[in-house]
Amino acid sequence: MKSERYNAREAEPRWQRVWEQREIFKTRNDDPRPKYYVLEMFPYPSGRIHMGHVRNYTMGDVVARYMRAKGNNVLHPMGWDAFGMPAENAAMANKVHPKTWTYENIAAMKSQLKSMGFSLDWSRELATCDPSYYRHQQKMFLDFWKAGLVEHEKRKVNWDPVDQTVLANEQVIDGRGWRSGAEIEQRVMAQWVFKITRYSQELLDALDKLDRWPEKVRVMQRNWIGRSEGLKIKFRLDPATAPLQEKEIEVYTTRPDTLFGAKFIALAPDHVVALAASSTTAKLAAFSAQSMRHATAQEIIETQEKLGIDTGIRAIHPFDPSWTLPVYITNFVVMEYGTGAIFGCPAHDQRDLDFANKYGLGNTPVVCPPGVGLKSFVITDKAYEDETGTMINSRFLDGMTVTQAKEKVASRLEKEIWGYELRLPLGTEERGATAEGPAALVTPDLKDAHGNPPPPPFDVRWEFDSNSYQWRLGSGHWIANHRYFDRFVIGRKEQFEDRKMLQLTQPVPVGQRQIQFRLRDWGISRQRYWGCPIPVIHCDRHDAVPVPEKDLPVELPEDIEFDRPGNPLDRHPTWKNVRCPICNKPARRETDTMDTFVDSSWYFLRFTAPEANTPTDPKAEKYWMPVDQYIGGVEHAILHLLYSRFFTRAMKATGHAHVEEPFKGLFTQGMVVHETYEKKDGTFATPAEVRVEAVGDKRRAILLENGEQLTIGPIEKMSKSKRNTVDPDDILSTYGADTARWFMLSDSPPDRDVIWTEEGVQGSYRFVQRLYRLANDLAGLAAPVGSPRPASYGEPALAVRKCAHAALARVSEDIERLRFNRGVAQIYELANVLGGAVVDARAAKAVSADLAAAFREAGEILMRLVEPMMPHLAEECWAALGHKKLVAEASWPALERELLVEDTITLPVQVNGKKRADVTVARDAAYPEIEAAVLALEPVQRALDGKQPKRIIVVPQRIVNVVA
RNA sequence: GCCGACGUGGCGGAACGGUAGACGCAUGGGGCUUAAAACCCCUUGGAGGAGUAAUCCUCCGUGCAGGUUCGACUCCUGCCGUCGGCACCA
Repeated sequence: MKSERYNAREAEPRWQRVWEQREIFKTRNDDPRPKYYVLEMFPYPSGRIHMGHVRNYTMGDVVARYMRAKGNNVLHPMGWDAFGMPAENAAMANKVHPKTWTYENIAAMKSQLKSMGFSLDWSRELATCDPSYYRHQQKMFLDFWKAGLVEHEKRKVNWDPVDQTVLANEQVIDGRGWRSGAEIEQRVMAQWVFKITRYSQELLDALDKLDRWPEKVRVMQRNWIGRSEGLKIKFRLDPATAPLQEKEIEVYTTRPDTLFGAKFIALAPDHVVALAASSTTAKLAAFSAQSMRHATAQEIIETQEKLGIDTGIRAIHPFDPSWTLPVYITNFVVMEYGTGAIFGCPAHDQRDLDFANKYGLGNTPVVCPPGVGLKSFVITDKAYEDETGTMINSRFLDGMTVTQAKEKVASRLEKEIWGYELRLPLGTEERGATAEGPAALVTPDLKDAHGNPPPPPFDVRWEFDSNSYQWRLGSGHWIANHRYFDRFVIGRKEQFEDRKMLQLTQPVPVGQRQIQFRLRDWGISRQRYWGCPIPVIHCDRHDAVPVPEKDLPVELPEDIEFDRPGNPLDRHPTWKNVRCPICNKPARRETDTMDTFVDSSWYFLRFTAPEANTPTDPKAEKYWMPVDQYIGGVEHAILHLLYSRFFTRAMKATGHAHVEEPFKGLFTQGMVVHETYEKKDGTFATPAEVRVEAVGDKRRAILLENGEQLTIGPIEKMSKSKRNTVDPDDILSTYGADTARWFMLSDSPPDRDVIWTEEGVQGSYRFVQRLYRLANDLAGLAAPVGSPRPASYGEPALAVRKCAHAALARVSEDIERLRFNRGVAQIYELANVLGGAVVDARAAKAVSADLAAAFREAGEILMRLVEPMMPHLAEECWAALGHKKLVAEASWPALERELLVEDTITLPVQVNGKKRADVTVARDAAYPEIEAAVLALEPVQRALDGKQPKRIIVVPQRIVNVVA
């Protein structure tokens, strides 16, 4: 019997070498077994792994090893999300080339990951910064472009002044850059965008089918896509008050039922009509300018003050030509949502009420909750939203429910025809992007002698100025472009010079039902060096031209300087000078690179065939996709996961994938948190510099170097600023990988935060040692490997087997449901029972053949259960039990379910719902038998206190309840 | 403001509507040891009670107030609190 301690530092690398030599984690694409694809979110190569990685990859590894043991062909790859800002920051700070820095980091982290013993197929390793990866991304960009899923447009963008780059809306958090934390400015720039909004509805609908995703993530995505159903309503403007050529304002509302409660029209500062009005009035211009500057600025959102200015324009109510509403330019309506204009109904919207109160615009309630008088009506009343409210003060809507009124207003306004929609004739688009072209409106004053609108077609002049990105109206006025660049002035053909013409096609109703999404298209242009080059050449004659496929990849130049902020690619002396692929005249290469979220939107597809010379290999992709279990942090619930869902759809549309949804199962794990240690001077000490000791029931933290007593602060996410990080390398060298893995899986449910404590780690380490001793003890008592099964088992042997199989059943289920903390508890129980059995057997001084066989079986089950979680220790113990083969290659034990069924069962007995006793009966005992046994129990008699039981409820296999 | 999750011992947490507190950590006590570490055993929700003792009994306990049920940590309604997400979204 061996009694030395398990030496993880020696054993772990030894087993890792064995696994590597035998290539047991290498996965083939032509394996006949069922496939299982488990993936953890790949890391950014920052230089060192952190505890979050350890937790994430441990969970994935448990699943991978379990699934392998269950007979699946498991794909469990690893790669590097290797483009991004930190490499450039390092380049600027340390004069290292981003490539050098990145690949050095990858090498360091790879060796760290290997020392954790993860069962990864390293032969499929990929790095997104490698041309062999990003060339395929460039190819797909071109394919998407061909398919109309990419556009180049001038856009109002979020500009990060520190990183000197554009950010997507998703990357702006509370008005600040997600990485730099700098306050974001609004700029207009040419941007490459992915048309994710094409899939708004589909991305939303498909969420319902993702039943193995956390509800939380689905809700977050639903909100982000932000679908709302409403009505677009056109308000005519009183010509006496409106600027020249502005005839109408279109608003978007989800509450058309409140139309008779309208008191004003509110415009975004950059709305066309607001701009037209501002162009003539200095006061308005000043207000608009100021509001626009603050469009997303922090202080406005925080102060919430609703400001506005009366334009003097009056809008005519769609149901009453004699009723006019004042038109305000405001700071609380944004151009980016709806039509950039709303009608304000103060009685039923808090914002509108604030605004109306401030400017004295009045207030008429139009929805009345049931049984409540008009006077006591408040806007927060729930009846306002649902069927229980009744319309009042609303003419023909009076008495209807809210729902009925919405429908009534929509159907009436839909029938009211006001003009004609105009469509661009095909082929006249300025940049050839869309087939439909923009729509426009005929002004209502174009009528014939009988008051009817004249028949189509009408011709209208329009003109696009690509420098200012504005539209010139036929009248000579300019309007700024925004999403509503479909407004044009209508005139007679002969009034215009020979210019492109618009054609009148369809009558336009006053009201139009509209489904509105909050989701924006995904701007991917970044003014950075360390990213995937966008494969485009700008030619003066041919505009943006795709780089011919034979010229892919467009590789990043390596001779690059980082002495100034901004885009180094743009400053490179030669790289951007190329010839136009069409006319061969000098042209400019696109110097923007792609958002790194593009890189991570398809790496899981590339893993299925990382050597393919097309982005994906159809056969491999079809075999492996979708990912069966994806595991990562909840911080990617929106960005990465939504982009990936879009990208996979776009890849399907362009023939690179056959699935729409990339991730069948998703699991979001919690963070690793640690308490903080604050010094007297307000700085923090890291856990490695601190000794924590228990004094009675209190704990106190001492700084090792000088004995200073520290304040134990709140438990927070491990971060550099709070210095509460624990380096995985330290844990590894002190305790070993298995201890770290085990601790990560114990205690906390995997979706919640886990508190890293020294005591907890030591507890895990003790268990590692205990298991090792137990295995050696069992090895001394158990029958040899492969010995025959005894004909029958005696009582102690049976008890051992029952316990082992019970643990097997529970741990299997817990791993499948990713409830690792429960699985851990089950393994503890099994180890405890086996430990007790070993002690008993020693005391008895003799081990019968059947017990020896049971020990063998239970020991093997125990180690097989431990292997996914602590693979090195399991191998060591497996070998100690006498095995020559690897436990990692052993299949999952077969469960003998009949062992879990008892002949007699012990039922708890309740009297009036309170537990009073236990009763042991035969498993299939009849009710009367059980009832008699229960009533005979002394504690039951006592609890009944002479009363007759009214009823006895027997729940089979569960419980007995006596009701008195 | 809107949406969502959560609330159980000293702590992390268990508990298909069926014995609340599995398992771990931490306490306290004991054993082994010259001693320490390691290891092993026992103890621990609260209050009260019976017994020489092993042990046993009673009551109260899952954020608060109700409800459904033979029976509620679990389901329903309304509050309170904590955390997370979104946010002038019309």
